[in-house]
Amino acid sequence: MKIGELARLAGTNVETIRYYERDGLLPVPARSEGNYRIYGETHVQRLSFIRRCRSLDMTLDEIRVLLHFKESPQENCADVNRLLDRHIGHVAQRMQELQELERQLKDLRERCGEAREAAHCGILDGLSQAIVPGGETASHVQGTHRHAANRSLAKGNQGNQV
Amino acid sequence: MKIGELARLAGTNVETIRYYERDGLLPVPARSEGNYRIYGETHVQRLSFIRRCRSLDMTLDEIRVLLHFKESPQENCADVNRLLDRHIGHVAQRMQELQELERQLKDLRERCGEAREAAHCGILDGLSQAIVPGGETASHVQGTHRHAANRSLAKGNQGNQV
DNA sequence: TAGAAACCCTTGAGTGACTACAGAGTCAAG
DNA sequence: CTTGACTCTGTAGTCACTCAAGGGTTTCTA
Repeated sequence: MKIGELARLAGTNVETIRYYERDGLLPVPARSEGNYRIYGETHVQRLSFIRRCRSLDMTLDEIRVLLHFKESPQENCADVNRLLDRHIGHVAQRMQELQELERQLKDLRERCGEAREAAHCGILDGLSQAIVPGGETASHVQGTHRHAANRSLAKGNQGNQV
Repeated sequence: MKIGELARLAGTNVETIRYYERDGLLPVPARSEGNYRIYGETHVQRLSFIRRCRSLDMTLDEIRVLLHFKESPQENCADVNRLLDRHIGHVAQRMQELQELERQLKDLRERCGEAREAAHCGILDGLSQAIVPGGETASHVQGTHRHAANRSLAKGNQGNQV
């Protein structure tokens, strides 16, 4: 199959597949006479695996570790467990941060019930003083904003779910 | 004052200040004879405001809107309210996603209680099948991983808190 | 007063995980 | 034979910074 079909099957888009190839996550495929990439069932498997991991918010480096273990089935999988435990820890930590954030934002929002002149806006006032209380920690856990880049992930999920 | 002192006062680092200047968030400051940037109290205020907003995970574009209202105190602040409401929505949405994520990761983790051969690892098995159930949405809300870039934010917070 | 240390300058590249585009080639259907 | 859908490579852009090289300036200390 060509790249477009692989993309459809795995619920990714085409550029992402080429990106993974460049990045070494997908093996370099054979080419047709017309220089098109030709994929087989193993590629579908591997790409779907990657996408499933990505939908669990793992980094490509984390996924690389998992792929390594898939390829070396005789090795001990303790590292897989460790990786997942760490990842669960990151998610939990980020959730705590977001809870604190939500609290602060709602506090702030209550300072200005309805529209008035900006000069008397409680929100701007609040932001102009040092309100933020809790000391953040954070090492590996990201922010609140996701740009268009990640939208294909959502599409990807729908693609190969039951 | 010079850039280093401003950085200390606002709890940022020097590169970030120059970055904000390039990006138009901070006005171009005067220069000393030796070509050093010279800042005053207004710069401290403005930079602290920006950092406070960033510690609430707002984007620079969102902050630009807020700065505009700070500078036009006679305008109606309804947009400030709207911006904050939207932002609160994003945070709430991301928290829901992370909760779902945590559930899935813990499910997965239970599939492999202790270390064994990767060939029989329940986690790798799980990731190889289509487990992920919920359809993600997400438009503007980011992932679980934060890299070194954001660590200075935490430092920033400590800088100007009570 | 010399020299070292601390600070500052600009420029350019790097981060993660992609997306988007330009400009060209290939292929199947009508 | 042409249209349109698909594919190719390569490059640049996203976000909010960080880091490093290679230089200049200022301040502290001996």
